[in-house]
Amino acid sequence: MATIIDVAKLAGVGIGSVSRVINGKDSVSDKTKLKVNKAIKALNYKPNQSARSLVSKKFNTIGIWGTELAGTFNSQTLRVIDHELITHEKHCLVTNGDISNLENPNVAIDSVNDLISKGCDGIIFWGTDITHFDIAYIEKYFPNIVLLNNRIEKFDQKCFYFNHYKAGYIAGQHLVDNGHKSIACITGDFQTEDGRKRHEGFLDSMKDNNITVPSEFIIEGDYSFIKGQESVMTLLKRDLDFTALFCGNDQSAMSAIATLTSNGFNVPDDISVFGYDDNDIAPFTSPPLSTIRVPFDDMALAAVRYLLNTCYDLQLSVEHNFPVELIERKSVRNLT
Amino acid sequence: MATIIDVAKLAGVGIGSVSRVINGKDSVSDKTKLKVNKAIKALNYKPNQSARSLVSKKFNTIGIWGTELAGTFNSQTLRVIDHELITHEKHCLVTNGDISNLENPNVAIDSVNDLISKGCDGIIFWGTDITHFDIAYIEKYFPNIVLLNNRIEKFDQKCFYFNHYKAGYIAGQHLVDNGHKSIACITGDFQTEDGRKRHEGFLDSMKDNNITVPSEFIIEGDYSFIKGQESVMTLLKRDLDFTALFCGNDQSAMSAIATLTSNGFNVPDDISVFGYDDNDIAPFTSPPLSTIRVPFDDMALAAVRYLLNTCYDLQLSVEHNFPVELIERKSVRNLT
DNA sequence: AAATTGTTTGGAAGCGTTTCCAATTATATA
DNA sequence: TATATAATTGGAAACGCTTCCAAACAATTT
Repeated sequence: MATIIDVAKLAGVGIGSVSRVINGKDSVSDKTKLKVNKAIKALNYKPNQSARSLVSKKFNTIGIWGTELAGTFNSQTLRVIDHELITHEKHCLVTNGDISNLENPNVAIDSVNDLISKGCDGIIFWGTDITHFDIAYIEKYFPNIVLLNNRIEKFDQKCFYFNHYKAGYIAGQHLVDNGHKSIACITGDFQTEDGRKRHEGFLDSMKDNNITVPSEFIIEGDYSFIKGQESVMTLLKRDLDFTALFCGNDQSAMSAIATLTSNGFNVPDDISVFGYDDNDIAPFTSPPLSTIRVPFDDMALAAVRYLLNTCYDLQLSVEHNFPVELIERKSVRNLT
Repeated sequence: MATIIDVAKLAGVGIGSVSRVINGKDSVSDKTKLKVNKAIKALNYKPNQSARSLVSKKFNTIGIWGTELAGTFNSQTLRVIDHELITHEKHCLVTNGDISNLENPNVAIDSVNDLISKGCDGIIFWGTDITHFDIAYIEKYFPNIVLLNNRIEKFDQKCFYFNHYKAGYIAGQHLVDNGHKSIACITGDFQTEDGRKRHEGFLDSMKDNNITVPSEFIIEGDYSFIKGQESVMTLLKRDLDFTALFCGNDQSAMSAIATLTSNGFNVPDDISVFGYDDNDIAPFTSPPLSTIRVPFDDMALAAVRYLLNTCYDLQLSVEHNFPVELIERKSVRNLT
């Protein structure tokens, strides 16, 4: 691999000049610029990033720490992030915040430290699996962070999240508006804040409509296909009378539909199903799924841009407000 | 940030000794080891990776170059890769090989070079979007590569792929075995080799059973949900008589089922549907989808391990053989 | 033509490591 | 105890870059 010295020699200039043309700052005469660029091409020279980072303290890399990577439907979002980074000539260092190692209470912090010492200028924390406590701890010595799909009041500016409470409320209201009074739930994961929030919102919409939801109508889910299936079976065994089913995400809604169908229920004629997320599969369930659109990609884009701004002194526009949108398709029957 | 010099001073030893205990090679007395480790803890010292890489020429990082990241169902695979890397204390640098920029014929090479100069010890090429020509070119100056879900005969050892031809054949045979004689297709993307291969295999199974598939029964798909939907509509408009539909992947199979259903056809009573991939959604379509299992995760694991072995002189066991497996669920009706 | 100002240049110093070698210390052998 | 051998140690040199400063050169003013 050619070094800056080789380039300088071939171009017949000093290494300082080569560095200057590479970085495009400070003044260089056109003549030198030409000579240097020619030499760079001739030698197929690529600056060594380690050497660069060593002196500049910049890594041109953004880390992504996320248990959400685990989900099935998030690679599109990763793509959005990566694309924005590439646009600004940055790289993308990914780590699965796998915090399942119960023996080490510091797994989260340790893996973040790993990411930092590997060298990134900022980190996107994706999802709610990291504790507020850990975030606060990390932020002290590494302030260039951003939270995606998570909210910590203290760092509100750095958080890019969705109003899950409101969305849950709207979902519930929609079912009521369509004449449903007896509604079952396969919730999101109550371990996660957004799982709790959307359920709270839903419950409050019921309350405001004077509808009580007995606890046996509610099953705590975990966003997975399989849990959606199991939950429907449980619900069915309980022999409850419900006309609608609100699911914590589209995956569980999808498997709920499949399970309902294979047990002889028609969706939406017998039972309506409402999802959450509006991910890729939603339009293609049978019947197509009515759901809440969560603008993950917009949120991700805003989060990266915010981070890019703080890490590299850019002025990209950053959205902080992500509207709740209800998508009506065919899985909810109008009872009125 | 504390440096190795600070540690050496605090511990009252030379920097060489500190380096030796960090890296755990060469002999160090227990006494020194103790002193150094104490100082490291006291200062919360983390070695600077840039400095390390600069001299050692090792980055402890594996790059992933892949357009397949674009897909909806691949983050699970990414997780597998990342997990294996973390296990061996390596990092994971991701880039979306976005080769859609038609103005620059070298986008692929350029983005790979980016990855290399950023600093990775090896690269996983994920998917078939990179040309054989480009791979051969890159391999010359950067031999630590591995191809996932792609095959180039010249580098067979470095390729971790699936026998799509055989799988296509088996899928076709399965439909025939169930009494189907009139079979339509929504193929994979013929731009990709595996799209072509699985279709070839399918066609050959038809030939071997003396079944002709008229060209109007075949629609070239692109693996997307939406294309599956459109293709079924086209097929339906052509008013063809087919009892089974072979789809290039589970996504298109899923939307095919949904479209068929919403157009009044029962799956599988009226029309059978067969998928390809056996991804997460397959068990939860309505009805559950019969399909070919492609062991993406096993392949990915083998690929990383092979790379780990070559980059870091490890001896991890590496599978090179990935069996074709047919998964029977409920979407194919037995006509016999 | 001389003096002043501004532009461009080369290269030394330093970033934080690893690696090597010579020097020191400890251990074993005679 | 003296000597040979082995284990351990400190620190200089090198990795490839950016940044800085003093020097060289060019342009402008007097």
